[in-house]
Amino acid sequence: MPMDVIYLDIIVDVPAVGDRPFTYWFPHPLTLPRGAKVRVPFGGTKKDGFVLRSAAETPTFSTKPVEEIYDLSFLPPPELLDLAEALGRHYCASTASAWSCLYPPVVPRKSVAKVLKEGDLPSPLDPENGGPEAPGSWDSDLCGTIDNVPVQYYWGSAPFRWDRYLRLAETVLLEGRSVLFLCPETKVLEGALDWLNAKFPGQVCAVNSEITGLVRRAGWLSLSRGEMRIAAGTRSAAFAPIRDLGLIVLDEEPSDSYKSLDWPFFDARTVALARGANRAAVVFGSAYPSVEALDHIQRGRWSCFREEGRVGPRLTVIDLKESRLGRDIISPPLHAELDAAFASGHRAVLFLNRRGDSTQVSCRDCGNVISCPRCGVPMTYHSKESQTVCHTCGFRAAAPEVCPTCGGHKWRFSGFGIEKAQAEFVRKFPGVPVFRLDQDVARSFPAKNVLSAFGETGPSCLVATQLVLGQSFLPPVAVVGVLSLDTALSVPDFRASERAYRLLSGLKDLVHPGAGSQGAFYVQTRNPDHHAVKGLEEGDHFYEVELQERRMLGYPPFRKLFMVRFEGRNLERVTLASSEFVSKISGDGRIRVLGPAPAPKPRVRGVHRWQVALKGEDHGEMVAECRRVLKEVLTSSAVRVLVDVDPVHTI
DNA sequence: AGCACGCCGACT
DNA sequence: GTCGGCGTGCTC
Repeated sequence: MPMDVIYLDIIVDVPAVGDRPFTYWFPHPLTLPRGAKVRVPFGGTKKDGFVLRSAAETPTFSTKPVEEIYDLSFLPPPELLDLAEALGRHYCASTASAWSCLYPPVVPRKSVAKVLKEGDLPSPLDPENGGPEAPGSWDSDLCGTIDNVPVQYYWGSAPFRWDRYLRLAETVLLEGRSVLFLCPETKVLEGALDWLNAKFPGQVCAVNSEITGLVRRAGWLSLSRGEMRIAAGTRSAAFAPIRDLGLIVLDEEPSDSYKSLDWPFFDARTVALARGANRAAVVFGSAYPSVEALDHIQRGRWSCFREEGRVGPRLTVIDLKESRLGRDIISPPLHAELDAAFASGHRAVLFLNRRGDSTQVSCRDCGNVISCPRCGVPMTYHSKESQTVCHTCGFRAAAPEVCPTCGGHKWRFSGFGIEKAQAEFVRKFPGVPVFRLDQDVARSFPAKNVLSAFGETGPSCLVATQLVLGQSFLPPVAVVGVLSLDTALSVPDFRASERAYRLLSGLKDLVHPGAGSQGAFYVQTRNPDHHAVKGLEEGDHFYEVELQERRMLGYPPFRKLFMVRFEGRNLERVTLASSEFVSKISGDGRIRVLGPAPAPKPRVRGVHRWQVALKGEDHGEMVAECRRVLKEVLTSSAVRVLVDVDPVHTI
């Protein structure tokens, strides 16, 4: 150990240790700033860590050295460190995992020796030079803060929204402040960059996980110095270190992509609101707001600017329960509509939200359903390759000839997927060209190519899954038919209805027959009275019914929802931990407990998953209660716990 | 999370 | 007698 040594308290991103700091020595009279990302030896391996502070006193135990330092030009400004710390508490996560969200994915690092030799260690941070924004102030109850952020909501089509966004941005830029645009996915971001670059050429910095290395570094630095004033990116850009942030625009507000898929499950909408509490205006927008957003609007907390609706296509709902109509995949009325459309030279889209041929393959003798050996979920049959495919984990296997349980060899193919729908179309409309767009096709041909082929063909049909939404090259279409809505409605998730409504509305908006014709939208379903269907005609009817149901069942926005997942290889330990957790949650009846129950995917690659849902009124109380009980329950590292606060992906 | 340490079953 | 299973506990 060298003579000149200081000690640093460092937090590591290791689930089991939480926020407990570890002390390391650092060979220099200068110090590393709070939030600096380092690499340290930790229990036989090396781990990433973050400097919390310099140690209060010389440790009495033996210490190890800080080994490497990540490029300090990516050091987040103090107010972002504060923000992430508050978000970490809000999400029941460690500060280290929260701070790791502030750094871009690939940051170069150097050994401490090399950094010292090159002398590019900054002097201790001058408070004057502390960072871009004013120091943050986020109290421990982040909910209290973000619920009071005055959001402006733009409810309408993309051209309507972007017209307003760009005008707002212009005003903010004139005040010498910066603007952040957030989009749910890279594909949508590309469209947004087109709008932005047309209006502000050369002034827009794209922050995207695909942009790495020197380009990323240059953009990052120019945003934090205030040289670049406009940033646009996806979820991870919510933490971009922008100087003098004056406006955050988050487009397509209801998109699930804003919620992080993994620990600590941050939601870019929450991050945007929290940053907005610190002087930046927050603007959300979409064509069909989320139920939560609508609640804010109705209560007058958010102001709403709504576009005049255009006249939509003629709507026909086909009740598949009427056996007269339900036997075929394409019902007689839809068949007639398609005939008429093709005869008058138009195109059609048939939508089905399911890949493959049949949902299930089962033995006619013993009823054994072919299920995934890894996940236990029924597998889907794909006729082209004669394979069964697990749509949960992607496992593929040749379709069995002989039943592994009883030796039978007769199979029942039940349910139908998009390939079967395509086959029926070909049978019913010989001579009408048909194209298919789903993940299986998109693997070999870009969606753009499929759509341009569709557009270059005269009267023709596109059989498509969800992939057809948000495509910018879809040619004019006179008829859109939803072959079945029922899988969308039977998903075991409290947001299933909302997603179905948004899906239907998006599909309805695909109908653009061109001059003179109104176009037609068909929905085939066994649930014709469902509010996701009725809402298509009666406007706000969907939100009314949905809010009423959410209130009765105690779901957001009326109650906070936490999903606590217990994972481990030993099933007994997993179930034991989860039931122990349930028995110890108290909250004096203010916290309702559901479960424990097997998670929707009860077993993934040998790891068993059980879950407990918590519904409560006070976010802070729920976090505290989770923390307290988990500390008591988690005695062994054989069970891992993930707390998903405000869950979005429950499947 | 990793990794080491420690205590019970079938094998060169 | 050992090799190796995984349950338990610790990491500055």
